[in-house]
Amino acid sequence: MPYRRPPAVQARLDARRDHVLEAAVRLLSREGYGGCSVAAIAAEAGISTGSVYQSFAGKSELAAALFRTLVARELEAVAACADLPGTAAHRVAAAVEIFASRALQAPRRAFALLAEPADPAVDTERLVFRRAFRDVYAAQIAAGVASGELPPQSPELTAAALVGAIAEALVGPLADGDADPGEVIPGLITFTLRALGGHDAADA
Amino acid sequence: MPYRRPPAVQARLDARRDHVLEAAVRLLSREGYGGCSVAAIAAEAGISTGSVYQSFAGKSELAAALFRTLVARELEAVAACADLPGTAAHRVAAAVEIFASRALQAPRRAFALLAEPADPAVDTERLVFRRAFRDVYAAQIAAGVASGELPPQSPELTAAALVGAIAEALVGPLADGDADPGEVIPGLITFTLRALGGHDAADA
DNA sequence: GTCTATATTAAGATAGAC
DNA sequence: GTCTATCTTAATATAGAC
Repeated sequence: MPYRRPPAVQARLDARRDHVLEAAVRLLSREGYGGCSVAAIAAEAGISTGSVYQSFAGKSELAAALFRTLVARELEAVAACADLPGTAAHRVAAAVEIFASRALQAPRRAFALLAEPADPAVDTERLVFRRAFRDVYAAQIAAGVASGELPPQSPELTAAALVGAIAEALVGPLADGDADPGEVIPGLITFTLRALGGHDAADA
Repeated sequence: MPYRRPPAVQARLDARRDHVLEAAVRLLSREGYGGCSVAAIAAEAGISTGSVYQSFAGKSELAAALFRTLVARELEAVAACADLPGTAAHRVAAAVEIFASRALQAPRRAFALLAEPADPAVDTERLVFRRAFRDVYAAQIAAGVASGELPPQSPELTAAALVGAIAEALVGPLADGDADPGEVIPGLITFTLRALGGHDAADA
């Protein structure tokens, strides 16, 4: 039987880890990954650099955990659209709108997560999560194809293409900072509906 | 008047630089960016590590130059589709096909350039070149919109979305290595034509 | 358990011999 | 002009004091 820490001890460890992660989130939101050295995160958390290593094996693990923490929330928000009423196309469009509007509300952070040059460990997480987003979209698309609402297509391919399209369409406005985001979301939704091949694209 | 090296000297420097870059291309095609340490590139080129610094300011510059060298060719191939006859949608579809087929012919290298975790300097070049691809597509789309062939839309947004879609749709098959690429290109072209909003998507 | 101050270390970069 | 061997350095990671 494996050793387990007493619950109170484990809770302390978790709390400290969360504390560090929250500091990292603040730093990422302000300065992107460029500002997320171990020393800077420790300072933001109000602890010493050495203490960071009580919770994380190293800088790469911290950067990856930070990414997973934030992007898992986005994935959850997008996945929740699976339960909405309406057609598959509308559910996908709703997911796109949710994703894009959340990104535009925290542009610096969204750019950091989507595209900022960063530790290769972050790139690796990007690949993992993009695949997870793809799977969420693919399930909806597969349902639409099965019901005859959408034309025959590979759900995985269309879903992957959509994930890339959404990300890249946001990168420009997010990076520029000043681009009027008002037109981005409607444009993205129209793009999405057309790409799915439903016949209601013009209605969006 | 600025100093200029004698032509013969400059030619030698250029030749050595090209020699190093060609070695890096071979290494990248075999092992991706993971295999492209300065020492490994020097060994592949048959020179010492020190000599690499006669041609490149450092590892990041070399990695970035390697990226630019290879991706500039792809950009050129895609841009050449602007001169094809036919509708804007068909020109865009041709560009997508060219890009995807070239990637699938050198999958390891294409994955390295598109998505492999790498030096942040490479990520920076990715952002630059994705914008350049976007501009090439945007010009075609703008022409299609102006002629009435395509419905009103932001050419930059659609073009950026397409660039992301193409890249992400290829990442999966390229990373898996074994996925049947036979269905990828037709699927991508259908996706593209639908997303543009022309009325000939089903004809592709 | 947390801090300070130090050590590591793995590439990358360079200097000097040939 | 090129190589070998050395050195730097910028963090990261750790050890030991409190």
